[in-house]
Amino acid sequence: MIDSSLLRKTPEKVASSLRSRNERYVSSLEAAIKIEAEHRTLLQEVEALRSKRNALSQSVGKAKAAGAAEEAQKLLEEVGLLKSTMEEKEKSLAALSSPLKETLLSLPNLPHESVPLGRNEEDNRPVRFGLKPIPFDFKPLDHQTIGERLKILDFAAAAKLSGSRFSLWRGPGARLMSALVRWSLDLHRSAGYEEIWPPYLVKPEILEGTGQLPKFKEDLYHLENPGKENSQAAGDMYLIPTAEVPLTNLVRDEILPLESLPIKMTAYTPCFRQEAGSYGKDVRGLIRNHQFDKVELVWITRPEDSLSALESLTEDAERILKTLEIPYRIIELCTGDLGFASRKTYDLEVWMPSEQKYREISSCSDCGDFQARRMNARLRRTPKASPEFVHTLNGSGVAIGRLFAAILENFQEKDGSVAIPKPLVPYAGFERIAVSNA
RNA sequence: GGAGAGGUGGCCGAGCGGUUUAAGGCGCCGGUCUUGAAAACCGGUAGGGGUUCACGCCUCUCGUGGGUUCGAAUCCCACCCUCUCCGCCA
Repeated sequence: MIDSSLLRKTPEKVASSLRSRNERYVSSLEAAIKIEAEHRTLLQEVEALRSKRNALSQSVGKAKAAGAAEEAQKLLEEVGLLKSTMEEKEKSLAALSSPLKETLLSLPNLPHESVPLGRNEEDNRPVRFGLKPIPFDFKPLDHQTIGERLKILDFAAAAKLSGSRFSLWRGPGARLMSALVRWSLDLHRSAGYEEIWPPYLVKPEILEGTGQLPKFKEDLYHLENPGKENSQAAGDMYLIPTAEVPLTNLVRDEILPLESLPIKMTAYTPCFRQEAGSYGKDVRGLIRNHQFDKVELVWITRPEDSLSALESLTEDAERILKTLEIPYRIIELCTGDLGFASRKTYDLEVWMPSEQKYREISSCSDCGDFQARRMNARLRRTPKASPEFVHTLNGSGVAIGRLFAAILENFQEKDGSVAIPKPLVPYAGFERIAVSNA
């Protein structure tokens, strides 16, 4: 959520910042500014009335205690006159507060000033390259073909169980998956991350905290609580689309002492996404599934530290690819391609030999105080200081299914086998997947 | 899922319709005293929002949301959570 005082103080600045993402946000911004002003005026009127009512009511009590029945009666009549205007004003105030909240929640984060301007992904620019792609002396196959030939990937079985855009691993494939997860977590743990094993179903307000709700509901798997007929019952749950959601929300409603920061957390979770609006895109293989596996990195920092933390977090994600010796590059997203909650993002892209192009495998974002404001996550610098919002960051470290695909493609050999990268061998328990041992 | 008990400030705990816009204690912060510390004593100690150059003032928050009332921590309704026992279960 954007700081609503910015809407009042520097509306032009907010407008131009939002415009750098997309023109269409400007009208929501104008609506927000208008509603906020009306809301504030009304709030002042209501509070003045409440103040008067409270004072009179208190006098009623005092008069009664003093035995001045006549006086009390007079005060009662006086305060009674306030009632109808108050109810009316309070009603209008209440009618404004939910549209105000909705509008504020629907505005994306403001890009950081260092983010390059651009309209869409075509304007993203590489910031650095890791290992360069090594040319093959044969025509490299795609990961789906390799995996199915080795009988370690079984998309037909996944489709039988769950339909399209699901995956199933068998034998050494399944073992390699769990090895990737365990190895990644260990690597991050040695970089100072606390490992977390969180729930995969969360309450609606948790998704509002990180920014998936209310705007991106159609991308989430939603479980309505069937047992509760009463509409007041908040039994609905959502499957997490990323571990960013439970990890970041761990500091929800907390006031953290300064010395507890930065908090660095990592978790493996499956991720669930409806992928609404991506029909026809990446339909084959592991690239875009409804359920996929990911190791996530989350930082909670002091406001002044988040930009350098983003560099650090990105390096932590990068270490996965570097250590496995997989070709990759890092790009910085332009303003027009930034995610909703992010103010600055680096994407890690791995080289996919079969496509002769780079594919996103991690996205590392500094969300500034945007999520903290929604979650009410704060820090206190000194015992007497007032709380301030923390900054939150998240990044994949990395997407495990895509990493699996990248390993198959980059380490495939002419005979159809795949060599397991050295660091993974102790975790996987084998050095190579070939047709014979598959 | 069933039965019972309970949710009050950082923590413990009183309050059960009006000098309580939450007593008392602990903790924490500051001060007096002390060579220093402890003890004792004095004072201060929540968050959000509005307003103000500022001091401050106003308002909301006693699990959450509604309701009754001039006035609700206190009464009514619904829900959530925690604990104990039973059932089921990895």
